[in-house]
Amino acid sequence: MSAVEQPHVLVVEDEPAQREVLAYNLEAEGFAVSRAGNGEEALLQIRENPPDIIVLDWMLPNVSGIEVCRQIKTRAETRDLPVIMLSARSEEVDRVRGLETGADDYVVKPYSVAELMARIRAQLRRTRPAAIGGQLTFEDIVLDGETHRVTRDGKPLKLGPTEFRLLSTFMEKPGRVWNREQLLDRVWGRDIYVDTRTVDVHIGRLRKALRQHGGADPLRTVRGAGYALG
Amino acid sequence: MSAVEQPHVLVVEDEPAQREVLAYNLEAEGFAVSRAGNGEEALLQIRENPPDIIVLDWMLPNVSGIEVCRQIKTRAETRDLPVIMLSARSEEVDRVRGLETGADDYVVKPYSVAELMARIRAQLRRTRPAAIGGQLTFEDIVLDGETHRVTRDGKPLKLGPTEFRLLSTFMEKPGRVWNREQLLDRVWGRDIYVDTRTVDVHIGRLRKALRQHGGADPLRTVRGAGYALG
DNA sequence: CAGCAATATAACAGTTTCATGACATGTCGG
DNA sequence: CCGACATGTCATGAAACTGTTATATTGCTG
Repeated sequence: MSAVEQPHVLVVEDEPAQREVLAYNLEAEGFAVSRAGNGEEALLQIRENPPDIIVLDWMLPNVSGIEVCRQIKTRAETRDLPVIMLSARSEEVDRVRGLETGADDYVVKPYSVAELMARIRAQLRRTRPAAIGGQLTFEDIVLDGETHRVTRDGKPLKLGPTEFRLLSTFMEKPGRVWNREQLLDRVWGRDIYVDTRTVDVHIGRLRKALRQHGGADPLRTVRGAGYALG
Repeated sequence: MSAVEQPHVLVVEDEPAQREVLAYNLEAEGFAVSRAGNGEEALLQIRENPPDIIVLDWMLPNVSGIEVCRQIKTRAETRDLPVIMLSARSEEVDRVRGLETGADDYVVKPYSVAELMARIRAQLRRTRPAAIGGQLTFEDIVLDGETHRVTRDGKPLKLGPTEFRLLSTFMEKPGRVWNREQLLDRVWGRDIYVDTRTVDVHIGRLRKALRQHGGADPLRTVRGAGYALG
């Protein structure tokens, strides 16, 4: 991670298990993480030690996430603080949208870690561009997280959303072997039921996409273990 | 067939809620988790299906955590099993007593999951580096658990899943002699019936793979006992 | 050195794992 | 409502891997 200084994320989530999983993932990505288990705590922390971005669960005891968000966006000194809302169901997203709380982005549970990460980066890119490297590079492949574009040897590649997330996962740690479970968690999202063999199919599609202008297959199949880039 | 890929953690905690939160978090991190609600169950599981590490609550009904730990550390065959003790008390006296029973680390409740995770990794890094994606080195052989790559004298070696696991086992304790039963347990997994002679065959295959670019055979046959690396 | 037991190796057949194309379903914008 | 695109599952065939057996070799004992 090429952060000059670690971006600081505040995670507001009342369910300890989910909070910790999220915090752990963020820490693993090189973020500095603070935690809050409820709205009051969140508002207090924002005043005492303002983060660079907030990931806010919609459902919170007492002061709801919506209310927290509203307060953040009302105060002049915190108005620029990016807020990403987490919501449990897709129907609720519409309600949240309707309420116009001013959140900068919404992520629906179950979300893929990769997706949330990408959105956090997208927000930070807006406010702290220096802290985030917008592009990932591996050999002649360049992936731009902001524009969602991938090029190989300068030529643009056409790939679907799933293939894009797959590739970004691989490109974050070139060489690392991911097993199918890990890829499902990361690319598809936790708590989603899909056959693990489906991963194979998408790997195949990604391979095809990467070869569309010629060039060798950069993906490596590790029999009995999973897949890796390079 | 059970993938012996993920490190296996045994959680011993009598309070179901706490046990599940912990197990959930561990599973989210990619560990394979077994659970035990009391000391007897824990000891039984350790015998039947030994984990790579144990997270052990101090306070347990009947057989206390201390006693479980003492028994683990008394037996020769489980002495190397890392134990992390969880305790509600924070007095120094307890810490000392906990470590006296032979626990490898000690975490005081309430603990942060991230911290516990870090300590688990630290223990595994010590005892089973390859299991958490570390690198192992022996002479000119390098095995990387993260990329699943093995090189000798810089040149990549091609080996199948079983040979890979076999080699990581040897490389975790260079010089140690493993008999065929132990190798079967560790590389093939319990509850799998294969002829012990099969080990010989795979040792042969591993030897061939290690010699594929020339170089001496680093494996040592100990007649009547088993095999060792170096 | 002969005889014996343990180990090494080669060959083989069965099984598992993976790659790929086809297809039904679902989604989204027009 | 249609059509293009995306997605998950399945069927099939190929390739890699595995366990066993049979046979050769080795090392030890006396």
